[in-house]
Amino acid sequence: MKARDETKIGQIFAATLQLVVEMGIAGITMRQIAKKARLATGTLYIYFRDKDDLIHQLYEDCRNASINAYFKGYDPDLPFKEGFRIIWINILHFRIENFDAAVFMEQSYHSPFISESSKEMSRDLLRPLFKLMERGKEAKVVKELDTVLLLMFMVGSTNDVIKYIKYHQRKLTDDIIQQAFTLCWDGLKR
Amino acid sequence: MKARDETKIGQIFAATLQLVVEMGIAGITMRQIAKKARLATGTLYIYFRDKDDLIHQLYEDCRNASINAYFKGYDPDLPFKEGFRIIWINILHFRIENFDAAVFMEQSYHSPFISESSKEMSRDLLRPLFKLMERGKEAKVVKELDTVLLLMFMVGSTNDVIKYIKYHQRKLTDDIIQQAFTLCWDGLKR
DNA sequence: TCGATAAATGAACAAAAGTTCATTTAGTTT
DNA sequence: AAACTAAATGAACTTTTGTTCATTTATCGA
Repeated sequence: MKARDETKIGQIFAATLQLVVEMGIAGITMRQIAKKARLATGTLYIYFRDKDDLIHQLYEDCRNASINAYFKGYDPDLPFKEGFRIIWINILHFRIENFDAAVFMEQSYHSPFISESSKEMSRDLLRPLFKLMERGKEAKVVKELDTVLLLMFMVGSTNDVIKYIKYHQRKLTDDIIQQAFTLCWDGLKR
Repeated sequence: MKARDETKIGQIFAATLQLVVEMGIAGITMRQIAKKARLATGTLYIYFRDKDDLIHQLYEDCRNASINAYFKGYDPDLPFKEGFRIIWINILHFRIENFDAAVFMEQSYHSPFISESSKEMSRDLLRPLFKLMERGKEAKVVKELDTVLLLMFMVGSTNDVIKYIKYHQRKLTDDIIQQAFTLCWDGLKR
């Protein structure tokens, strides 16, 4: 018998993400996804129960991929600032290289597709970052403010760079990374 | 003859914004908008050519309202930091009090509704902020980096506070405003 | 090589959403 | 107060989109 082609899921995901960046989550249809993935519309229903299921699985996929990427190369034994820099740059790189996924996840947050529980899970996955920031506070190198506020500021500052690069046609040079990191760091540090 | 009730446009806009926050721009239908605004669906077509027109006009309305609010009480003769603080807090307040509008504008950016030219116009409306930041650089109080990057960082830092407040059920106290402003200011200052 | 089985297809069907329009309602004018 | 006109209505119509299914195609095991 014929085996299922598991690479197709990747094709479908990639096509969907591209469409979301082009049209927003409002504009995507099953037909368009199929067309962009070079498949028949019916084929989508072999791999996904329905549109809802497709979007959901894509969301989970994006979330997991990003969390994995964030902590790559991080060693809790490094001095705080070094560890912090590694993670900050990981986040930045991942979200620029997976810009489509980043836009999709942002759009998903306010959408009928993603449930409250999925959002809850996303928050849970910020927990390792939470610990990192607490460490910075204990070591007296980071301001004594609410950890969540500090985290929002940290993650948000990568957002700003991404918008800067993508919407103003700038190149992501080491210089810019360094500059943007300094903006964030000087804000957080005591 | 019967006069057009111009307050209805406000009703329709408010209903649409509420729906966007609840369902995302993906989930809104003309029927739902009408229902939430306590109107018949047909009435929407008296005030707007079609759905596209409705979304467009709402976008313009939100954009204009925000730009107006940003510079309220700003006086170019004030010392830079004072002027900067006024505008930063204006942005923050406006976007929290008009959270629906802020979500809508963010979602609109990647959507089939908003054209390239509308986005271009939005960028133009950042121009006054651009001048402000250049002033800060000339006065040697702000870091010598690309003005657009600095602006993204400034506006983005209000974003972070908004997410903090709205998604983590915090109250917007003067304390938090002060803390968040310091995060941003310490990042930017030389 | 052949038969079996599931993937793949896309036209057809069903459901949902956008839009229209004949009719009713409510101000305005004379 | 009556005539007039445009707003308001919501059921009906049209278009778009999600989903199914009979048919074809490709792969695997015997």
